[in-house]
Amino acid sequence: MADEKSLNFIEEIIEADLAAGKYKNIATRFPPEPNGYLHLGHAKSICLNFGLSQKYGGKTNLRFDDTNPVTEETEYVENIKNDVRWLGFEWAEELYASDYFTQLYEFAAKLINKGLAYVDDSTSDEMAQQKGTPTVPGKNNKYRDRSIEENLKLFTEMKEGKHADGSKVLRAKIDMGHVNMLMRDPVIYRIKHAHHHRTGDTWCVYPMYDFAHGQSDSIENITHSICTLEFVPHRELYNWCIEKLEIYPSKQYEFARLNMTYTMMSKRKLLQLVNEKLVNGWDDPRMPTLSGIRRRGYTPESLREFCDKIGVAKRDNLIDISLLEFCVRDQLNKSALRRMVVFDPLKVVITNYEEGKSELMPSENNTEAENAGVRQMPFSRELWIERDDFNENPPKKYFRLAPGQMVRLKSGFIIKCDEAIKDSAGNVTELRCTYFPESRSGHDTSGIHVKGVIHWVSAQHAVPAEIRLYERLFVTEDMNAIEDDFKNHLNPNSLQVLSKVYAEPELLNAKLGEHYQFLRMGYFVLDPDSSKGKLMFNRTVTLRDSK
RNA sequence: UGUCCUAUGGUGUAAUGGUAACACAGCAGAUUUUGAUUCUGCUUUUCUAGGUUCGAAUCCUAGUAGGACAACCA
Repeated sequence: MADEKSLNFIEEIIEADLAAGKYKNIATRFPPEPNGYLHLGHAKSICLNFGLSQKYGGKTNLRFDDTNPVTEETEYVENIKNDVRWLGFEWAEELYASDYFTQLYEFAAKLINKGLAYVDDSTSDEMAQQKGTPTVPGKNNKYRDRSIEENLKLFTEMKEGKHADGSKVLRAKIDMGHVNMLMRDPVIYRIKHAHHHRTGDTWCVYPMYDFAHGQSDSIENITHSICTLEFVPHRELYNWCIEKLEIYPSKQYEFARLNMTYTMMSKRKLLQLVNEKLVNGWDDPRMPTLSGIRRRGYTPESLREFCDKIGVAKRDNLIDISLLEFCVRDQLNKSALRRMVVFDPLKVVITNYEEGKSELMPSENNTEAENAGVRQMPFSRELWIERDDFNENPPKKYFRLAPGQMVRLKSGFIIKCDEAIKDSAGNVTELRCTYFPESRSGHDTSGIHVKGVIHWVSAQHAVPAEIRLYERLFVTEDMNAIEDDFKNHLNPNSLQVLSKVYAEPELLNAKLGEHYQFLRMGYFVLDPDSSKGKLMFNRTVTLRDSK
């Protein structure tokens, strides 16, 4: 029963809280801003927040942090919900910071009434000027001394649309000399005459993050509000607001966000890739977005396993992308259906096999999974094999086909290469081989032992398909460390399209969402753009290659 | 020349004052009708200097290094 796995620092806090009787149940939230698509970094946060409430009993809300109407859209909301569900989690309540706009407005008025907020007419430049620097304290300005009555009047006018964007803001009155820059009278409300994706034109003043997030947590009685390290300095302000507003004391905890080698996780830059058409949309299989990675063929199980393996801590990290690949291979190895597809075809003619004859060879769908069964592969005199599986001048440890050398056709027969036919340019165009009838797979009485086993497809039964081979989007290991334009680091070979490969006919029945291992080539999924007449497969990940 | 956070193999994460471990990666070898999988073995670790202690990765002090903070973004 005892879980031997050690706890991460947040679990330790929760267990201590629970042991102290501080809470009966915990409540967390996943708070995306609907201004982009979810990526792997969000997956870490989702698994953490939802995982915690599952483990300790409690709930997790999905709350959209939609306080900035100019960047946020409903399209993003729908995709975010879809991604969270795909990852395997269901939220207790679907909520929006905008649900609380009225309450937040009243909170602001309460602060004014307590003499803890004021309307400032300064321009943003002036405010920046007055704010000082991390080593130089800021200065009070004349607006700071406005009376409560005047502040109330002006704030009401702001709400009523009597003032232009940028002409006034509401600021918390804290301490312009505070060591924490965020405590130097932070802006808590600004004027934006903008259409909001949910509240429409009801509001023209919108709360800032620091005056919405903690309050939303509090309204929802969130016990553990978990965010990333860059919010550490915000915690002081988070607590200040809760204290002065005298509302439910949610607590904020910070963990280090996920960074991965050869991957860029910035939403802003991902948006740029999409807008500048450097990728084919948010769900391009090269993107680290959940929708991209899903289209690539990654499974939610493997992502959850990955998030579990990377752990949760407070130090900056750079996770090797090979760990992600390991997780998906590990899962797909157990579940993916095996199929044979020849990418770079070379014709093989079996000279001692009867012309016009064909027979069905059973082949296992997956030896790693019980009851996966077999499918039938037609075998005939003319086959396609991988051009790479023949070598005219084989090196020492080459186990495949070479003049005079034998190889096993997986689930078929052992063949021997008698002759390589070449065109006038000297390119090998065809192999003449003989087969050993008594070497039939599963009934081999030939006594011949070969080390090499290759995949193949019967030429007359082969089905054409398109294959998309993906590699990492960037060539630079640590994309956070670069100083120049990130576009200089794009991998020019991140997508390679093989427009005509030969697939075994069983693949005519390929279904969306079903995962395949193309023997010796990697894991693949059908692309949603596929049609009956045109099969298209995306490579999820290669097989491990120790050749 | 401020405040805060962090520091354990190549990369991550454990060890909660008592033998530094696990995973990935890498390197060997065995098995294999996928050069996959599986199995076995190996390489490589506590930032530095003091202090507390019988005993320190762990506690204290100082230093060093990395990161965060000066948006009407979140």
